[in-house]
Amino acid sequence: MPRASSLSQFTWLALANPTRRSILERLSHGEARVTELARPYSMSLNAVSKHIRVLERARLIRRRRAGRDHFLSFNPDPLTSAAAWIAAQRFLWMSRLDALDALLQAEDAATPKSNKRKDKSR
Amino acid sequence: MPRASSLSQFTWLALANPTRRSILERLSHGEARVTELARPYSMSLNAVSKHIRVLERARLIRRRRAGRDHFLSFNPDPLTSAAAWIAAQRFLWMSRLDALDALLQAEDAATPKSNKRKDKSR
DNA sequence: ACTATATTCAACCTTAAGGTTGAATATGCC
DNA sequence: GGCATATTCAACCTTAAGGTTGAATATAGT
Repeated sequence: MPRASSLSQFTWLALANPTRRSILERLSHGEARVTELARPYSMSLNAVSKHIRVLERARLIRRRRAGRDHFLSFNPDPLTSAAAWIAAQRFLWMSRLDALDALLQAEDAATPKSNKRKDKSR
Repeated sequence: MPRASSLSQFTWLALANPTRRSILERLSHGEARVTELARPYSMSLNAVSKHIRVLERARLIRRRRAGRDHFLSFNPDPLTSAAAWIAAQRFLWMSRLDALDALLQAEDAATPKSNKRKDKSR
């Protein structure tokens, strides 16, 4: 039973929710307090506080306490592995297509002359 | 109430599950039938069938019917917008850091002269 | 000390996610 | 036709996700 990219599990989970992605978008412009973050949404402050905890667990945001205010800031590091995963899958798919292409080209090259040598140019 | 990247909603949801990511990894090497896909996992065939439907809804995989066999193939297109979102957030964060850096540098340049004029360059 | 503000904690509710099992459907093979 | 194989459909169960409300905690301001 294979397990995929186990460490960044929390990252994908955190990114699955539109509100949380929206929060990250906000924070990518600079840090903000919890109340500030919550203001644009129609949900309760507590709900946003929960979203923040999920993002924190995924280490996508960091918290700096200054008195009663908690300042949240964006940490893009975990996004790196997510982006890498995506890039890898796209690469694998493309290279598989290229291999197929090369195979077909080789067969095309082999048939016209009825000359059955292998294609050495690639 | 802002809504983030609403169209690719299904993409993020589909990617949130490790089994589904694992299925995508398998399919990035080439197409496979449902039973083949399900074999490595300890869960039931039906469970995998459900995961496949989720991936299909996100248009991350395509289905080609050949008799009783259904061949699934990877479609990397939706990954593009996900990757773009990640890239955008990282870019915004970096450029914000750069702006901050420039600001500090400007202040450094202003102070040594003990010249207390207001910073008009912002 | 008192009151207002910022944030979390705890208990609860509703719904959807992920899984199971058993039956239905469609195709392939003899 | 009859039987095996490939896949989905439908009904159900369990748990976690996302939300609410009300109280607790901590700090700020006067």
